[in-house]
Amino acid sequence: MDISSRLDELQTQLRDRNFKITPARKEVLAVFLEHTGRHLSAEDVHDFLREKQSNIGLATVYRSLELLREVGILTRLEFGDGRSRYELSSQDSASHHHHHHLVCLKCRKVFEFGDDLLEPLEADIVQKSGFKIVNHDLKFYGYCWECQQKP
Amino acid sequence: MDISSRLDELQTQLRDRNFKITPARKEVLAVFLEHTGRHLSAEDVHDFLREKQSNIGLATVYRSLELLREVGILTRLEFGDGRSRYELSSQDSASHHHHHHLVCLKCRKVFEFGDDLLEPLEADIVQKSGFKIVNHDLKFYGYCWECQQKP
DNA sequence: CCTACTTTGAAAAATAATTGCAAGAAAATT
DNA sequence: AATTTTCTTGCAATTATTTTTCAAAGTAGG
Repeated sequence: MDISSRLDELQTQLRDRNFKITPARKEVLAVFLEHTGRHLSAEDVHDFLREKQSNIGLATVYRSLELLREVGILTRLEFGDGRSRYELSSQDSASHHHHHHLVCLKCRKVFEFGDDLLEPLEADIVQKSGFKIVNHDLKFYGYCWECQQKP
Repeated sequence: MDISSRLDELQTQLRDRNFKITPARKEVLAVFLEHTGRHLSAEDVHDFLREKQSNIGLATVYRSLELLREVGILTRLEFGDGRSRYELSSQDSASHHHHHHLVCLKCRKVFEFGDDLLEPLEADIVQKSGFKIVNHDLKFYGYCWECQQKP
């Protein structure tokens, strides 16, 4: 998906909710579009912005990230390293094509893998518990190939 | 599983790793045994200890929790509410009988459900990526039955 | 352009977790 | 049993992350 259509999406989503479209919000989103596939913390985003001479404050980055998450453009991730990270939400939420994460306990790198196998499980849960599921989060912890080579 | 056998387990696990068995560590574990099924933060544990007149410092609680996690007695959980929580590890790690969590986005309560359906997925990942999996973490987010009744 | 409302930056505050260090306790050694 | 060594604890201070406050600036609709 290209940048301008994502910006259109942003525009629509924000207007629908009576939020303003501001340079800061656009620039934060742009950082993710320029680094697809990465899991960025607020600090990471702030650093990228400074590289681009954008003088956006860290507090605003935090606020923008939460807002972009609320409207569904970003997804928040917690890998247990003490800081929240964000990534672009999977574009095709309709098709339920999620991906999950493999977190290396040694080097803390995060790998991804696609998967559709959770749907039957969800159906089972709804039926048994009446819990209405809107999202899920699956992480595997272990050791990546590289770290397995070293002692 | 009863308390004394859990304490025995603690004793064994700690001694095997050259850690000392101390009152503080026993008491922290006891809190979990007295509140099975709950997901306690360091602060929660500290509060329970104070209720019991145990004068154990918060720093020690943090260190004990991490230690109990390292030896496998506790499991650390992250529900995205900003603080780490702990629970007793599922007793039968040999049988791979894990349970997962349903997090209500409205009342923030956490429900559990048992499951064995992730093993085939893990095997698949190992084969495809060479990633060595030692643990996983599956959470479903949504709305519990109670919160669905209210508007 | 004006007005009403929202957003921003900068600093301060809040929250969670970690660390340094002296004092205390446990196990190992005499 | 006393001594030595090593580990553990409590307290306070520190770090790290996120949130809040508030005056100033910006946004969108008339």
